[in-house]
Order: sequence, then C-alpha cells, then structure tokens
Amino acid sequence: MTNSDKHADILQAALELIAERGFHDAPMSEIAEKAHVAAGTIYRYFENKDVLINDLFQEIEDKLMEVLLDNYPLGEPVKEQFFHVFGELCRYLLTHPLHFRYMEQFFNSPYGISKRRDKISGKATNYRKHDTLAEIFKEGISQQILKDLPVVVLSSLAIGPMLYVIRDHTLGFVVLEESLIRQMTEACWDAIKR
Amino acid sequence: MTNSDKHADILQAALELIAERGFHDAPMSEIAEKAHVAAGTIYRYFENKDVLINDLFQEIEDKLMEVLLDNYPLGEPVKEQFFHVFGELCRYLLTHPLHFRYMEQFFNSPYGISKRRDKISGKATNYRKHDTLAEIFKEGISQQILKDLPVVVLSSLAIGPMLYVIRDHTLGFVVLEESLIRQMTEACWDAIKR
DNA sequence: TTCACTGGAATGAACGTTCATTCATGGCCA
DNA sequence: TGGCCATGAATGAACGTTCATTCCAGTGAA
Repeated sequence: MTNSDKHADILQAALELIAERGFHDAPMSEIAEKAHVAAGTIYRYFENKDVLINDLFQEIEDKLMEVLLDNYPLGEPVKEQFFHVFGELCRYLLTHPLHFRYMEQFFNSPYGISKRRDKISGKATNYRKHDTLAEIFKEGISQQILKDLPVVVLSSLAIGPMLYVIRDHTLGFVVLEESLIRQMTEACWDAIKR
Repeated sequence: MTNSDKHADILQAALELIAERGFHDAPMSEIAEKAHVAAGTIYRYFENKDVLINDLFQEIEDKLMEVLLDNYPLGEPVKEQFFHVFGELCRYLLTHPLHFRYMEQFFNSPYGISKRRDKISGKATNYRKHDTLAEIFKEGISQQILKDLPVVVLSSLAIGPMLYVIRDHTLGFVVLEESLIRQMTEACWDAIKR
C-alpha cells in the first residue's frame, strides 16, 4: 500500500481498542499490531501514550463540534437551538458508538477530569471552541424560558440522561429507536423548562 | 492497638486509594502501606485484588440499601416514594463522597458492567435486594402517573442528572446546598411525570 | 551512497502474587 | 509460677509477567 497513512491507522486502532477495552487494557503493542505497524513506529508519530490519548480525544471533539455547529439555527428560539444540539449530539453518538465509548472512558479518567477543570476555570488552551450548550442555557435563563439554576446543573439535567441511555443502548440494555429519542428529548426539555 | 481489625483496615485503605486515584493507580503495595499491613497480609483476607474490589462494592451497596429502605414510605403515593429514595440517595452520596467516587469507578469499569448485565438479565446472585427504584417506576407507569417509557430510560432521566451533579459537587464545580437539591429533585420529577 | 523511516528485540520499571520465615499468643506441664 | 511448645497470623523479599519506551540494524527511494 503506497498510500498508507500510519498516523491515521494508529489513531483508528487506538480508538477501537480503547473504546472496547479501556485505557488500561489497550497496550501499545496491541495498538501497533492492529494498525499493522511495529511497536516502535508509534513513537515516530506520537511522543508517548498520553499524547496519543489526548490527540485522539481532540480529534473526536473537533468532529463532534463540527456536526453540532452544522446547520445551527442561529437566531431561532432557545427551544429550537436546544432540540438541534440535543438531536445532533444524540444522532452522532448513536452512529459512532466507538467515539461515544471513547469519550466516556476519557471523561471518567484523570485525563478528562483535568481537561474539564481547565475548561470551567477558563484556562482552556483551546479558544476557538466556545461551549455551545452553555450559551443556549444562559440565553434561556435570561429569557426566563429555563429554570434559574446554575448552568452546570442544567447541563446535567439535559445531557445526563441522554448519555446514560446511550450507554445502555451501546451495551444492549435498551433499543433506542427514533420515537424513543423524541420522547426522551421532550422529557429532558420538561426537566429544564421553567 | 489490641483491637485492630485488619479486614476493615484493608477495605478502608482500598476505598480511599481507589476512590481518589482509580483502580489502576491503587497498587496492592500501597493499599497495604495505607492499612499498616504487609503486602502479603492482604492475601490472608482477600483471595486477590478482584475479590477485594467486589467485596468492597458489596459492602457499600449493602450500606446504601439499608439507608434507602430505612423509613421507607410503603403504601404511600408513588411521588412520595420517589422523593424519599431520591432524597436519601442524594444525601448519602453527598455525605459519603468516597463511596460515591468508588461506585462511579466501579460502574464505569468491566466489574460494574458485568454486574449490571447479570442484574438486568435476572441472573443476579443476590436475591434479597430487589431494585427499589425499578419497583417505584413500574407502579407509577401502571397508575398512569409516570410517562410510559422503559424502566431503564426512566431511571436515567431521574438518576442520571443527580449523579452528574453530585460528581461536579465532589470535584468542586458546583456547591450543592439544600435548596438546590430540592430544585433538582423537582426538575427530575418533571422529567418523568406524565 | 545517503538518509529517513521502519521493525521488532531489548530494556527496565511496576505490578500482583507467592512463600519461606519470623513473631506473638495462649495452653500445658513440672 | 516459670519455661516450653504449638499454632497460625504477619512479614517482605523475590518471582514472573506485563507494559511503555528505547535502540539499532535493516530497507528502499533518491
């Protein structure tokens, strides 16, 4: 194969292994094997495992943001914006279960926690991406459409259930068809609307 | 100290270390050190690390169940039962942050996932404990008080947000005072009520 | 030939677990 | 009472394994 892009191959292999088995059961040797590359080769593309893990996170987050901001109903009512983001996010995660499971692992690990801490304290190294959902909530609160609760709490009320259910879906505990997604979205809206 | 209970000491040390740093950053050697015990001694009390981890989970779950079932408003309306369980759970987790963080780690790991799988498929090894919350939801659905959604989904809608917010609380991202808890409980009820 | 890239064996640190040994206690006999 | 022994809990050095990372010989395009 003349056109091999080892950088991408390695990321893909890492994604599959880590999403399925977790950070600690995804040895570099196996990532290498899956990427059809030798163990040492990985280190030509990524300084070490931590960097690989963080790069992969960044890649996924970028893709996700792109999807969320595509066709974004700017200027439309808050409810519409919420349904757009919620729906797209849900659809994306359901069609990309590996990305979902990877993100879940990431946020439940020290990697994700420190990233989150940076973000909330405003020390994000990454300015181009503003927090879409937080903006919607602030707007909704000031328009008295949403309950007057801290943004972090509104986020949890809206997104928390969805993430749980998607997890149950990827684990095979529920089947999330379109109508169920709609009902859930409504229920989450009920939870945050005033 | 004549009255040392090494079994309990080891569990406590494991709890603290694992809750703070995760399963994979809690070596047996350090658990031993923290419990003021030699490495080998742990193996007199627990067959191996997996057993230690599962025993600790069981202990915490038992304590939690005891709290939830204490003063349980049997025969009262569904809403009342829900508020009781929700409130007690919330209070318990907030006053036992180590237990909360441990459970979180556990459920986000292969340990917890297989446990959950057993439970849902009815293969639980542990018959004495019925799933309180699931019972409430089934009752609420049949009385047409709650939305007609799968129990797993209702659970996520009700409990998901709370767990997220408590996490943010233990990480210092929000301060959960009593009024905020009440507002959240109401919001969760809004999400599941018909 | 040169040189950037690759493969995969080698390295060393960290871990869970084992086991030969030590230690502490309580019962027993003189 | 005082000395001895039996029991089994506790110890921690050592072992085997796994892993991330390094190193260097080999390869092929220019």
